Amino acid sequence: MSKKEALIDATKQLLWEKGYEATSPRDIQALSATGQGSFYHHFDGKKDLAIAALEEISREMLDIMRDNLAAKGPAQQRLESYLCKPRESLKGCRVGRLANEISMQDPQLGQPMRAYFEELTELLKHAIREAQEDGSLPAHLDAGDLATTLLAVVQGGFVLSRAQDRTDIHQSIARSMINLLFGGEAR
Amino acid sequence: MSKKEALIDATKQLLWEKGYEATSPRDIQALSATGQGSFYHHFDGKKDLAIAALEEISREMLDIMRDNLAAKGPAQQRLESYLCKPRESLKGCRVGRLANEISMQDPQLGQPMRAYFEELTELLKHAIREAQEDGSLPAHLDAGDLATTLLAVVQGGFVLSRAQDRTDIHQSIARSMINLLFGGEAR
DNA sequence: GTCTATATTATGATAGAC
DNA sequence: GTCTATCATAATATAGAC
Repeated sequence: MSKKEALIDATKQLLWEKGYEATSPRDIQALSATGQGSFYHHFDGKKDLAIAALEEISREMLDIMRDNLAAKGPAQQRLESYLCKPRESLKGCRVGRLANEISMQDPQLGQPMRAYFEELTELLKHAIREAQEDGSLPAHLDAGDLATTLLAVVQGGFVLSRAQDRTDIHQSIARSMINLLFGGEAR
Repeated sequence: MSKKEALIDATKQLLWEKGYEATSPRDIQALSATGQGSFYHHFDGKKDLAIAALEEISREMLDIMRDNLAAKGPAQQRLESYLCKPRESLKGCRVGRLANEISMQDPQLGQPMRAYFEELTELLKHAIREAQEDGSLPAHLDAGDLATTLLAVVQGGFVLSRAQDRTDIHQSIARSMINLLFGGEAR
């Protein structure tokens, strides 16, 4: 692995663990066994490297999500599996975790994050429409609103997991949402 | 206003605007027109001051939430008003915004945050139970799970608002959840 | 209680050798 | 491309005068 890749990998890891502000160039160099030279040879600085790392993170996550949400099989099942997907709740979402530090502050850094959530919204919206077409979801629900809501409920799950130091939050949420969407008893 | 109060007020503001990591003692001193002396006379350091500020923030927010969620009137209306409450979406939740920086890293700092979300969950749970008793919500829904879900959807709304730089997220979510909970057409 | 001056360490980046 | 040495600035905290 080249030093450049090592730098990006270390940054991906540290952005997840500590966030953007709390990650210093020195942290990254230490974790990647790299000197100052490599850092500033390959990247303009911390922000530039963070952008490269965030773009890779976003791509990796979207690949996983596409595999699930745009797969074959019943749309209801894909949506349920999105809600029930195993998550490292206490570590936070690799992308959403950075929303408060990054997005507004710097448009360049924010771009990969906006792109990630936009595409994920579209994936969810399509699955929701399919579920509405095959009758597993009521047709009167607005697919865009619901896609945003599913995204939000998972992102909020990460926030609450960390805020309360609990590992059962995403499970509660998944149960609740599946119940509301696909009916529990009286539906 | 005493210098001590001025320091806490400035910290409350900066924690909201910039978060914990990005707020320095000097920022706080500048905003509160205060010298080093007052800062370290009244508080042990940045963390100590942040705890005091976060406790006040939590208290203020809970007072507002109690006024709404434990008020008189139909439970359904109170729950809908929780979802539709005007929010400064782009600024983030004053408490939840700090979940990724603070909670796990330091148990002392995390305590006011845990307390906030625990009490808010209880308030929501009670309102949900009332709604189930008066028949406006189905009885088979788990009140605890649903309370967590309502909290999550709002917290996630803040995350998405900032991540995508959009102001319409909370509205989408509120429409969607009210539809799911209290029925749109075919219920 | 409040101020200014100072100390210490970390941050983010540059310079120049190899 | 990679390394070590160095730098300017900011973060966090202390000391001591008033």
